[in-house]
Amino acid sequence: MNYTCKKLEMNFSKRLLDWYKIEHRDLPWRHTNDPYVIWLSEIILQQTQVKQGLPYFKKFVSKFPTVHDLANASEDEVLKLWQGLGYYSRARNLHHTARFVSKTLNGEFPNNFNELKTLKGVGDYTAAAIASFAFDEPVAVVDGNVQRVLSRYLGINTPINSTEGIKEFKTKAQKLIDISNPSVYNQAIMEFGALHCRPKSPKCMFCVFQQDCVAFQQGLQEELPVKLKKTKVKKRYFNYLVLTDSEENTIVQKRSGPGIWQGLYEFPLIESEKEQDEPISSDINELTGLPAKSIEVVKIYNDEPVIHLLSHRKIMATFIEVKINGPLSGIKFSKTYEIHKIKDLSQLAVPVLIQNFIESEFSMA
DNA sequence: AAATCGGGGCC
DNA sequence: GGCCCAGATTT
Repeated sequence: MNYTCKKLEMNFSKRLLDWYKIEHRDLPWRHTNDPYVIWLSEIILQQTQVKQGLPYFKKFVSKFPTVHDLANASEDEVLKLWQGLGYYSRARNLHHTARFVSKTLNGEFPNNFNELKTLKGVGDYTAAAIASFAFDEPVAVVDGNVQRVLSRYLGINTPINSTEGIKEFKTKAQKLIDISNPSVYNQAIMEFGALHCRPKSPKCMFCVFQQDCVAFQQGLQEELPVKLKKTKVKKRYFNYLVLTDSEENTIVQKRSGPGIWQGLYEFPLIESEKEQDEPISSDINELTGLPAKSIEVVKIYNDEPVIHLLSHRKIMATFIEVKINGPLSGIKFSKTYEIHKIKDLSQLAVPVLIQNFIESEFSMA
């Protein structure tokens, strides 16, 4: 390493930390060294903006103050509290890891990057975050913010989501980290990416890095970082059967993997290749195991399909009311359905698509 | 290397 | 409509 390079690094860190001291947000997970709380915050914040994750963080810390509290909860409880945040494998892994740390490690989190990475749901980024924030290990975090800052500052146009780019940005990030204060440095570079060197209209006019930033000097800040296109969104058609009986019961099923919403509940589902006007009663019969005689009325709640957008799916959903003669309780179903009071559906963890339906149809006084 | 996995916010 | 977000895991 030559002298010029070293001087530049120190310059980078000093300017970054000076900016951070003035501009940083006051966020609750920055007031602790507890690896449990830091781990919890980092899982919640994966692919999630601070504004969206903050209320979930508060709920979880309040309900599960220690890793043992989280470990002693059921997976259904954890999923219910996670409901609406998305990427539900995070919640399942969170619960799994809590039990592992609580029972196998006696509540002691691993205290270094390599061992942290062995935990389920903890990858390179999260291991670096916990290791630096909780244990002052000088390992650089590399998230979307860091990649954006470095691609602009250093003028790197390697796609950030390519194999080569992922490796390159890790190397550059590790070279720039301030090993005398890895915790604050890591917080600072992410905060700088989130607030100042933001994706759209970065605040280059007031930037402490104007002199050194390759992107700014060449007017490329809007072109960087480069990212490979994502895969096309596919359509899926979900037809939900909302059974109602004489006792205000209905039946639901827990989704099992692989696929979306694993572990969450939904109504009996008929998925079709295309839009389907009306499911045939034989479908209903087959799905529920109920004799055709006991099905009284079939009606569609929504005229037009409800469109539910995911990052990689476009779901067109219809909800079909199926009135059953007599009580559902006591009927033996062909699949593993659970009977619940309609008013108790709010106790279950469900996808936002289902939650919206329940609220619009069943929550009226 | 590419696909999967959510939902909200912003333009 | 497209892109982004304190990414990890599976195929």
